[in-house]
Amino acid sequence: MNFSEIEKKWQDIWDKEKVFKAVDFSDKPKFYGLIEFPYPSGTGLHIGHIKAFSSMEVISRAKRLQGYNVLFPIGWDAFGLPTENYAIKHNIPPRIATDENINNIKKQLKKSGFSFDWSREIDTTDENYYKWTQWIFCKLYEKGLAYKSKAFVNYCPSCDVILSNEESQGGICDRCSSQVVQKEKEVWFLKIRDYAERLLNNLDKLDFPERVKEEQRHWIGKSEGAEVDFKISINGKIADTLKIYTTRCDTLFGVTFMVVAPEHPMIKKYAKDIKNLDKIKEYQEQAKRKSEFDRVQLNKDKTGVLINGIVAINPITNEEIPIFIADYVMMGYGTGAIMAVPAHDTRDYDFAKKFNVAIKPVIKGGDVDKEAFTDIESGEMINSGFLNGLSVKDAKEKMLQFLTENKIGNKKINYQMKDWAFNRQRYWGEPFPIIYCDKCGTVLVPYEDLPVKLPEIKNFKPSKHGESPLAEVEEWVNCTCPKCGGKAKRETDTMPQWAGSSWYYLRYMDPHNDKTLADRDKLNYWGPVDWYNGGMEHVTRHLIYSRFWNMFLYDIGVVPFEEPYKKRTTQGLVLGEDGNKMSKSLGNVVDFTEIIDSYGADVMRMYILFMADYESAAPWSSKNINGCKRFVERVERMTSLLDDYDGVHKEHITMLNELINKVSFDIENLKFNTAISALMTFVNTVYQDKYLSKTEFVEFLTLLYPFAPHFSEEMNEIIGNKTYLCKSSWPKVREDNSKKQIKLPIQVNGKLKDLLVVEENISQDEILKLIQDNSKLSQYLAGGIKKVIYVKNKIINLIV
RNA sequence: GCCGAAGUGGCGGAAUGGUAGACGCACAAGACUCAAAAUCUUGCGUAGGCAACUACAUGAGGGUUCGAGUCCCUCCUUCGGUACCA
Repeated sequence: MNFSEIEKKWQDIWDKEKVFKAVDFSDKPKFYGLIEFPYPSGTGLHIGHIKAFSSMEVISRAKRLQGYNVLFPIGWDAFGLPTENYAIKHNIPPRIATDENINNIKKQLKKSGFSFDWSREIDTTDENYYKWTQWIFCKLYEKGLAYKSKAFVNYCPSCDVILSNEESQGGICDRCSSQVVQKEKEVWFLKIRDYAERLLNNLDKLDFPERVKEEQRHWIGKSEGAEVDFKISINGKIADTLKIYTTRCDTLFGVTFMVVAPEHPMIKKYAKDIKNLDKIKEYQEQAKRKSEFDRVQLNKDKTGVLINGIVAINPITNEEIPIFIADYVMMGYGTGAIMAVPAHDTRDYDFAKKFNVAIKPVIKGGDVDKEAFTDIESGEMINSGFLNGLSVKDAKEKMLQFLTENKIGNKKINYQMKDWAFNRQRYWGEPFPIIYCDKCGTVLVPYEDLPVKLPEIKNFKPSKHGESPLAEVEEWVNCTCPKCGGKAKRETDTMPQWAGSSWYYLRYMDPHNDKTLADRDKLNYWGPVDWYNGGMEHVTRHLIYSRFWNMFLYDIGVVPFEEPYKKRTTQGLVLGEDGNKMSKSLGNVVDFTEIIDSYGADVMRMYILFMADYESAAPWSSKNINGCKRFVERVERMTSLLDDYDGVHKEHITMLNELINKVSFDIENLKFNTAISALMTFVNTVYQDKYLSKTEFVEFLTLLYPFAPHFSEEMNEIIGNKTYLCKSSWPKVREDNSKKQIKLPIQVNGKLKDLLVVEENISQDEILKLIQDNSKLSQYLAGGIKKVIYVKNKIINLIV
């Protein structure tokens, strides 16, 4: 069989018959399966994409035969740095590069035989698409969820671009791996923090794997504690209050010093009262130069400077305590100031040891000469006035009550999740629908003027100082204010990579609408996404961002469901043949187009799913793929075993039923590897039996169809069927009256002794009689039976 | 450090607490062939035995159970994620 020929043939037939077209408002039950749409990068897709898309591909193919109206769409996440970097490298305008890359990838996907509904293809860089991305931004701005603020941002000197926290994890630029530094800049933020609690709480309702939920919970990082006001005193006079955040208000009696972040505003405010200002300023400069990465790396060695001239007063004990400035306290979390309890916090302990500050234990149990005692489960309060004798838990409660009653502090919940830094100083992104007018200030572009089109320009390379190249396009930047008609300028930054992908699953439900981002009735029919499969790497960024946007659109009445994705699964990586992550530098990258050329798309798809459990990482093997190739060829030769029997051979009913159940269940549970192995077992058995009816063969082919669709269709045609498999229906199990023989394991004292072939559902007495009559087994009964454990059709265990 | 996942033949990997190693790869033998490839058949955890069989085996050590790869406890290793988060 010529694979490339028949694969092309069936792809054309499916195309012509429009079998993958999702029908709006059909009476059939709907199924919306989603995969993460790819970046149209210059190198095309890699084998990991094929695996990532194959789960929903198989499920969609099966669901269609099972009577569902399936929406399985595809599109392009085309804005952003990868595309732009490619364009710069090859000196092609990003628009043209994007179109070329999309065409290339489209070919790859079609050649692989994916059953996407191409009529719903979307492109985030299409102005009819980003019009609505801008529209959503306008809504966010109107509701006060988008704001511009001066902030320290992660800046990559090499890319000359400001990065989000997620793109600069570990202080390393996501794109070019160079060191990120801190830079102050006016940037756009989205108030995702306002949604933290809902994003967290809704997780309980969602069908996501536990590890995905855990990662999201961790990322949101909720912590419950208290804010406490400490007075600060200058020259013996109370000057101000210094607010701190703590989760350990039970240890207030143990506070022996305070620490503020280097960027803390109190330094500027009381500069004239600080006697060692030079030293402090020097330290601040030092801290600014350090990237966040350095600050983390140097965690073993605490640095800091005592602030001379200002002291704090412990609100509980009224003791005067010193204040330090140190970079182990971050301005971005809590209030940027902490109360330090060296006896019960390892960081404070290290600092106190180095700077010779008093360490005062307030919980019984540890030895503070050696280390901080941080166990909060055991131990009771000491040296703590009215808390003495209480457990940590009770002390926390009582202190919180005391703080509230005396107006010294209050309960406070903090989140580690920061507001979303929502812009880039790059060309290839959605322009902001924002205009700056000297008279009117920041003005939204009116809705009827959307989209704000990205101008075609020659110099799209990033300009210096982290500005967008758009800033140099005067005829675009200069505009009139929509409010007063006066001269005004456009925002020249563009939206980040994650903008377009935060709502694309909505557009698929109504991709060509020019009145609204998607018709509400259609959203109601198709939404939410029933099953979303993607990579672990998108669990904390894309997945949370899009949950946030969906929640917002739900709140303003645009979308009829609060959560976008009912169910989420993830695929494991395809590793290189050497067991390492595929990378160009290791030279272990598998080119799947070569695989298609030598094995065909069907064998490639099947092997990717057969090689391991779908959700775990597994190495590619150029040897093992032959197993799938041989399997397909074995199926092809099965035609010689076909007989003229009409229907299903009685003695094949059980086998076929088991196969139908197994394959159906396994597909639904992402157990593709065992589904394929069951299909192989079936074939092996038929080769033993040496006969098979046509009905049986067609049902087998139908079960094989989701994995090897072209081949199955071809075989079905070869044996004379006129109906295409893509239009047929999933096999159903038949009533099975045969008396089944099973092999029952016989254990004596928990050790397997023999297997007896017995009829299904045999009683315990009958089986004991069989053992009695069995010359080999009866010897074990000589000493009498103490106990019998019989699990019907599973096992019998005799205790003698 | 913390959170999560995992550790099973020569290899990729199967096993709702109930026959450990399904299925596949590799390997070996036989059939077919002048021969090779392909294909078909058979074998294939380790040790002992001609064999029937026996013993031992799922990272290590304990425990629960009639029965543990699976559940519990204590470790070790690997891989992901995350972190001076107060």
